[in-house]
Amino acid sequence: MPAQSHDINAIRKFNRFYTNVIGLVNDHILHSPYSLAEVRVLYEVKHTRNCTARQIMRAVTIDEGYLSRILNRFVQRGFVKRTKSRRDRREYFLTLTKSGEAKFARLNDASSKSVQAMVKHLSPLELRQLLTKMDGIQHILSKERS
Amino acid sequence: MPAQSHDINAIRKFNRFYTNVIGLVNDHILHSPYSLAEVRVLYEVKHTRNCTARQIMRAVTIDEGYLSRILNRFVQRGFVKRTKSRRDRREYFLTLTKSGEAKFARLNDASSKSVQAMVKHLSPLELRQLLTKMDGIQHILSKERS
DNA sequence: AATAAATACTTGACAAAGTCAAGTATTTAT
DNA sequence: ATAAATACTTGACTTTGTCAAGTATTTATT
Repeated sequence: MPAQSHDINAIRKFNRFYTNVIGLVNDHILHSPYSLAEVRVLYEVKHTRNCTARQIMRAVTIDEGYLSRILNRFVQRGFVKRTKSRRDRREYFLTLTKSGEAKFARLNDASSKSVQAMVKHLSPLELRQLLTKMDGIQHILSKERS
Repeated sequence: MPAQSHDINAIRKFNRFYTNVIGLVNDHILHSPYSLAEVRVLYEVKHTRNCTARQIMRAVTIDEGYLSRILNRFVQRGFVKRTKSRRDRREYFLTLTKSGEAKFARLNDASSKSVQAMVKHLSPLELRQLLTKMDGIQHILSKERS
């Protein structure tokens, strides 16, 4: 169903708008000692069961070698622990150490604060509407492959 | 009005989701010989009246020196023309040359195609709903400073 | 079982992207 | 007239990201 160019333009306008929103929200990370990629990796390690480098690559689009080095740094700094898989000894399971958890928690709080700031002026109704619309967009765009 | 943490989490989830959407849509640019920053600069030169480097910096968050070099490259490749302002001889007005316009048009078409692909499977109703929700989000988040 | 192909990850060499601070020219404020 | 601010440039640098080759191990093929 080919959308009219004016619809496409509206979507592109939203994309530009939301790119800026995300930029503002991510600003605290840019001013932190970690890159966006690093934070996303930490997030995946935290939230993925039996996390391996492969799994992270599936979730985040990132170069294999680059990821390897990011993980090395995290291991060196003591945030992430690698344990060789028994089933397949090419791969490692990745977990957060205690201090990795703490580091993640701090980054996470900062991110939440940042999002909090973005909606703090909204009325309860507006907030509810915002959430509904976000949910709707995810719903519509998720069944992309039909 | 402090939002509940579960609302904040829902927004963050949407942010992650839409970061990926934007990533997919921008993929063609990543595989083009231009960087995202360069394309945004070209966009600003195209759409800003009496465009100067300063104006671009206002629209796009970008380092002054980096921008200067991007503009230099565009001038060298003949996409952008600098004309010294009479009113203030420190600044230059930036315009697209004929070939800059052509280059921009091609990048622009590719971006549209990319967005087109993202919604091509949607029914007319879904598309209409998507646009309404996008518009609503912009509306809600735009009156941020109240 | 032996060989080939595929997979998970690492490493070296490099290129691109982005940052920082100092410098030039010009304009505006004191 | 002098100082401060503004617009832009440049050099030196760091970070970020990419590419391709390499190692170890597992899976598929004959």
